[in-house]
Amino acid sequence: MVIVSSAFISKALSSPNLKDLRQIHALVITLNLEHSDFFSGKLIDKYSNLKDPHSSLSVFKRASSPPKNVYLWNSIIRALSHNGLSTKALDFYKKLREHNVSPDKYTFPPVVKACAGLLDKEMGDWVYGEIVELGFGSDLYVGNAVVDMYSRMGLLGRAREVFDEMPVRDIVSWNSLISGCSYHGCYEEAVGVYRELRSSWVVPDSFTVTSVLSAFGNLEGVKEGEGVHGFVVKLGVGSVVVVNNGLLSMYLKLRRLRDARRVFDEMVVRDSVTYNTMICGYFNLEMYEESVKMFLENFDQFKADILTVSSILRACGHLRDLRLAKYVHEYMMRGGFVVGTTVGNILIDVYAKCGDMIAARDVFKGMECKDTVSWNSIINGYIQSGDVLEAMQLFKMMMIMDERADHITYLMLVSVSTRLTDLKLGRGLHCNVTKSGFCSDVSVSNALIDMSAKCGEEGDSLQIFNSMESKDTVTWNMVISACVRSGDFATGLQVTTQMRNSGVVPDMATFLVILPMCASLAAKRLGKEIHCCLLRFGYESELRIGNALIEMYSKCGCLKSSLKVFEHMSRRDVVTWTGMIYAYGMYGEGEKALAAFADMEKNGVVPDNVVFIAIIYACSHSGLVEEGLACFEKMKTQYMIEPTMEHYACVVDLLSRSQKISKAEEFIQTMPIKPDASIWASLLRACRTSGDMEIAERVSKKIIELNPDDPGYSILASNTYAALRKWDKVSLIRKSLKDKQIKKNPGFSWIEVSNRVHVFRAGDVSAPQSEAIHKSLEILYSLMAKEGYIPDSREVSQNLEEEEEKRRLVCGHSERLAIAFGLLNTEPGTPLQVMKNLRVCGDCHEVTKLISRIVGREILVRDANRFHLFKDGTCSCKDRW
DNA sequence: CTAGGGTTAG
Repeated sequence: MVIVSSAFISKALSSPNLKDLRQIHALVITLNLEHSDFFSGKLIDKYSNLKDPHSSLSVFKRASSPPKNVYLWNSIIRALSHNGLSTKALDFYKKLREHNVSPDKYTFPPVVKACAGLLDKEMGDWVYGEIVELGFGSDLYVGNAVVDMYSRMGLLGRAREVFDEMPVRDIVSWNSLISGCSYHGCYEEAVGVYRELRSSWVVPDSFTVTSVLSAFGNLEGVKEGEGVHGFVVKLGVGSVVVVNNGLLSMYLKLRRLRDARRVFDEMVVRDSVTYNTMICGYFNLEMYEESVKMFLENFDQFKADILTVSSILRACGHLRDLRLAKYVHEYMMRGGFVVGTTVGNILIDVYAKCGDMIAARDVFKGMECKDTVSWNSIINGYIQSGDVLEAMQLFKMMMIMDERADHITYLMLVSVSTRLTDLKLGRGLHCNVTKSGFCSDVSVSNALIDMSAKCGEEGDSLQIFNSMESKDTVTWNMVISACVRSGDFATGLQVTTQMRNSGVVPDMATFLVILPMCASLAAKRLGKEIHCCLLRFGYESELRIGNALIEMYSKCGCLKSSLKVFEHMSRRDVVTWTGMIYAYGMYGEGEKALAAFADMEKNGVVPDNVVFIAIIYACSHSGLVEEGLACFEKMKTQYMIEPTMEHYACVVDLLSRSQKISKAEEFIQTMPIKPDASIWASLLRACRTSGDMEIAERVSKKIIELNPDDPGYSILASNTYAALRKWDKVSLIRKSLKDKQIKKNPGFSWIEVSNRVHVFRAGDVSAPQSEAIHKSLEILYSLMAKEGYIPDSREVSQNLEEEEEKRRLVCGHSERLAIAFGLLNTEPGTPLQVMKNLRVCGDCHEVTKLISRIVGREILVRDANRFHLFKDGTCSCKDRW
């Protein structure tokens, strides 16, 4: 009876489904066969194959206990390991050892696999030690399992060692090694092992091919991938789905769309990986329409999973296709798709991108497990849709709910405070960042540097910069830009030098920060060096770099270099032309500026409001009144550009400079917007030059009434009253400036002599070679006096008792010191180039003209407004400045 | 009686 039943059960066990298996199991129990190691072992195996490891476990527990038969132990360990219960499998291995059962060579592969599944390196090493100790180290199957384990753990060297020590290897050994390399991104190594394999006696199989294809997909230069495609056919694995999926993936990664499409079309059997590979592949190539099309044409052919859905939804985000997003969302819900955290986060982002914040909020509310990304996505959604208040509200909620903010949260919020120039908010965030330890994140610190700078707190920027342990290119760019923004060029230069010495690789932004700094400083030498640097880094053909170079060279006094850069540019936009036109303007080359403007129009470049400022400015500095006015008209009527305050100021300047004072005044009266201090100041300067003190006084009164923020305008008015000797008014203005705690921008000049910049302040006696400078100036004054020069003290603003004292102050204007220093320290005849942060005063202008004749030198002076080239007693500005 | 390896994704 028992013998008949055993035979029957043995046969019945050959191919059962789960229902049949349970019946057989019941039969085994009723026949009292459950203590038979043979039947128990069979049942454990069968349950395991049907992915029911818990039933396997209960069979094991009811079997003879403690089991002595290693076969039973092997079965249960295998059942657990194969079904992903790695920890349990390892526990059973330990129990086996405790019961003093001797493992055999069949015990180890599942145990090793369990270690691999847990990526537990220590346990892996321990098990491998046991294997070697018990003498199973040379077994092929055990060895393969170990190679695979180390491969999966990314310990590729260790895997290779074990591989090399194996006395026998087969294709599985090779495949384990190759797939390990591929999986861990060591594509060259994967291909290397593949080549070794090809030159051995072992024949590759479909597993080999699939593993190595994924490596070829990531190696653009290597053409062997194509060979593999042919080889696939030769091996006879051309119809294996997984192999074709590998080919598809490779071709898509290499952007070989036609090949991918051909493989796809010729596939007889496809699986969901096939469709996902196509959908994700198109998505990664930013071919969102194709990705979506692939899904819509085949969504009934396979079961969409998280990969499908995340690609398609993100494609909807890029395409701003709200309808499709909602459709896919619905399709997911209908199909019983569980919206987990990741997919929920994608949905929030997609709805936000498509502008449906209500839908985004609904998804957010409905999510059971929110993570930081969920909060970031919804906050970012509100920021992008312009609802900063709601975004901040959510951030507060996040803090209250003790939800962890990450570096991206802070990055987003800091950029909001930057955009709003909200220093209070920014500083609050800075505190949070410091408290939560994110100040070690470079990008967050960079954002804080930028925020402080744009809120006008250069000091904060520098402090953050100095406290940073690691800095990247953006950090340096930001801090230099902070210095430039606040006018602290000295620190800007220092940081630039540090950056160049630090070995950080500059990017385009670096040059776009440093070049304007060189322009402001007229640091010709540094500018040229930077030009060389950017050639070395290959940025010379960039449009914005070209534009910056034009500006840098023109402001450094090298108009010719500007022109050279301009001529070499392959593409030119409005900014390029504006740069050239402005450059010509600064040098008093109004005709050339007009020609450039016409050229620009001929080249089909549409002018914007800025280029009109440049051209009117150019006309203004060359006395081309009619032409300038014509440009102004053209802007309004032909190009329909509404003039701004700056345009009106330019026109007033244009008229005033040419002494058409009444016309200028008339023009101001017809302005459709209320003229500000800059407009009146232009007129006032003209009155001062022409000596029209009646209008000057009237205009000064207007300026004072406007109470301008810029102290320069008030000082101009004050100087007018000083010239009229109305000292009460002067002291009144001075007092109001003092009350507002505004200090006059101190004037200074600088000159570059033998590669060093020397700075001079008005009346500065501590300057280098001060005595020699004063002595040589005295000599020059006496020579000038012989030519009939009388110092003009109108520019002096203080009510000083002694006329002599006034003269001393005039003599002390910083540009004269710089010029004298230049004369003393260069060979006779060398041209001088002096920079000044304010405008040159009338008396200094006169003096410089005379000096240029007396010493026979060209003196180029760049003031806040333009260039003056002094030569043989005349100036290129033709006294219009 | 029993064992080992592959493709999509960030």
